[in-house]
Amino acid sequence: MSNHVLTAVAWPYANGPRHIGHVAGFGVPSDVFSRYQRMAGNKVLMVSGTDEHGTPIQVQADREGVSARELADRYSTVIAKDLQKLGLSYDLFTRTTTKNHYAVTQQLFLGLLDNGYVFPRTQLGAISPSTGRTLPDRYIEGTCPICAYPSARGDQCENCGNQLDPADLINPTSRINGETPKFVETEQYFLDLPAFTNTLGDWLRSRQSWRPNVQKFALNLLDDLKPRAITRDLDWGVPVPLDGWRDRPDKKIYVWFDAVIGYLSASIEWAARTGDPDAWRPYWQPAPDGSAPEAYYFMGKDNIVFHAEIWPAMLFGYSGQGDRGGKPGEYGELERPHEVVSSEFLTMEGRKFSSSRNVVIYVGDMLSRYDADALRYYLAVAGPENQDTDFTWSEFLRRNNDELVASWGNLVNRTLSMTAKNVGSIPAPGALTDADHALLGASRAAFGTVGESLARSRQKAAITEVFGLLSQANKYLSDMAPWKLRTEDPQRMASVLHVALQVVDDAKTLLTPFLPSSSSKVHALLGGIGEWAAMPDLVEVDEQTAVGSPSYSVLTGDYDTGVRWQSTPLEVGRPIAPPTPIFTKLDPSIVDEELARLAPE
RNA sequence: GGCGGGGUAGCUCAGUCAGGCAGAGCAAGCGGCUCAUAAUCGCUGUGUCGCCGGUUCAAAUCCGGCCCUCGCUACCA
Repeated sequence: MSNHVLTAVAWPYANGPRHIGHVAGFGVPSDVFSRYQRMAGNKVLMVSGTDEHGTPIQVQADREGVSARELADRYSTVIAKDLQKLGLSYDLFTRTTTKNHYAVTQQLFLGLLDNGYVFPRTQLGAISPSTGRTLPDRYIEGTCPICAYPSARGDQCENCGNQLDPADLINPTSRINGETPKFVETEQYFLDLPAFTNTLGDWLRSRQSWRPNVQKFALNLLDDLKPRAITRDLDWGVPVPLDGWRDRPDKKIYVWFDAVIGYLSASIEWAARTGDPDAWRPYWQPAPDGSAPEAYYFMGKDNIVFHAEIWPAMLFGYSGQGDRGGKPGEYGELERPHEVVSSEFLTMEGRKFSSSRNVVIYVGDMLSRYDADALRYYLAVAGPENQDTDFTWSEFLRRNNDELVASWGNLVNRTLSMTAKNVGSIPAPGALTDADHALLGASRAAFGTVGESLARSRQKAAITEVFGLLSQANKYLSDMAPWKLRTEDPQRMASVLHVALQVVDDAKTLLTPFLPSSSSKVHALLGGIGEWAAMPDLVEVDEQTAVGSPSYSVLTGDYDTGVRWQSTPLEVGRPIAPPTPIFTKLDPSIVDEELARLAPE
């Protein structure tokens, strides 16, 4: 049985390079999940892209003296290359600045408008007098009217913790350029979230398998839903598709609204590129037989509100299923998230990541010095799956040297070295002992238990279990001591090596979702033919879908190499050459070197 | 203020949903092995399970209260 699984990965914001905290939240977990689902025989569509609109990109572009477009072009490429190096198997990693994305965003806007879930309203907003652009609350600073703290932010005073209205600040100034913001009446469109309180409540309460913190958080928000603006006074964004608004340089769709629509627009773009424009539908709509696709959304915890609350509300509204009813828009009814998999946060040597304070390690920098699988292993085994966790270089060193290299790399190396030296090919086993059966049985059983953990997004438990199997295999080799059998009982040595090689091969399969590159290396060392774990390609696509840009780069690939989540019996007689190490052992001096790159405390 | 996460061995953390002799890895010590990137295997644990109280034959786990800590608090992407 083959199900359709949509892996919807949070869209990295293109105002700079991404750090390892970002990929710990959305990147590695979504890729581990997708690779496992493909191996389990499901049809997977994994989509994302760079999120490129909004004030922060405009502000950063102004600071660098370039256009928003140029800034977005630059960082979109940087981010895509980083994610490629990390081996994330996106079926399509695109951008929000494509003609297709604009069209899909506008279609969602109009569908919600037709069903009565979007309406105009005049509000008091802060505007930069010199540019006429919206000045978001957090870019406004002034004296707190409650506690007189002089550097209160427009949305909240960090001294007394009270939530503020920027219009109440004493002596408000723009943090961008120091000017005094102007508070003006301005008309915006709003999403009528309160009209979804009932629909969302019924839906959220019926979710069975969500992580409890996500479900609880989303349910708590229901008590106080307010209409939320979906347009802004800004010239950088998706045009509002209404007469009188379409061409206005000072009104655009608000970035959060278009960003979440990216999951749908990227699916549609992917389908168009496959040559079957309707290929996205099985991932978003029930099949004729009624079986529904499952959509899994991966993100950091700061994004729960958008994925568990607002995006589902938009999908309900577009499908005509809020308090006001309505009918589905031209795309038809769209499926809501099946699972919202939210990660906690990674900290850096005990501190919050901060690009401006140089408490950061960028993905690109990390991967220029260390293997992708070393980082993937660390994030899988010690990442913020259930709680905030701290990245330290000494822990990275230890995990790499004592676990990845010592347990797994060494098991591969010792087994293959002995085989190459003493046999030269995969030996035929003789009669198997209880110990042989016990290890082979544990290895086969792992496909069930590890697979179950992966299906439930319990990735730390999954990889820990595989390493438990590796430990059993190392113990088996010590107990059997095949090196002693070489002269006294060569047939028994052959059996032991055969069993060990089979377990190495199984472990390679079990580790493929986590460590695709090194599993491919092990596959080759064992004499395997063909591609094992496919990697993403960065390809230039032509301009017909891009806005204002001759061409752009996307990540894509064909990942179904036919590899399945199961133990495959080794082919006796296949030649085995002396192995080369699959991982690099790191020198302890890297800890001090890396710490020296960080800002001092 | 509101909401949520966390507080378990020297360190990093499982275990808490479905109560049943407190666990893993690392570090430290001793021993074995020498195939392997000095890798590996075995043995060694006197832990107020944050604090106080309650329920129970039995509480790290359930209930009430408190302390510490981190995060979120939605016109931030």
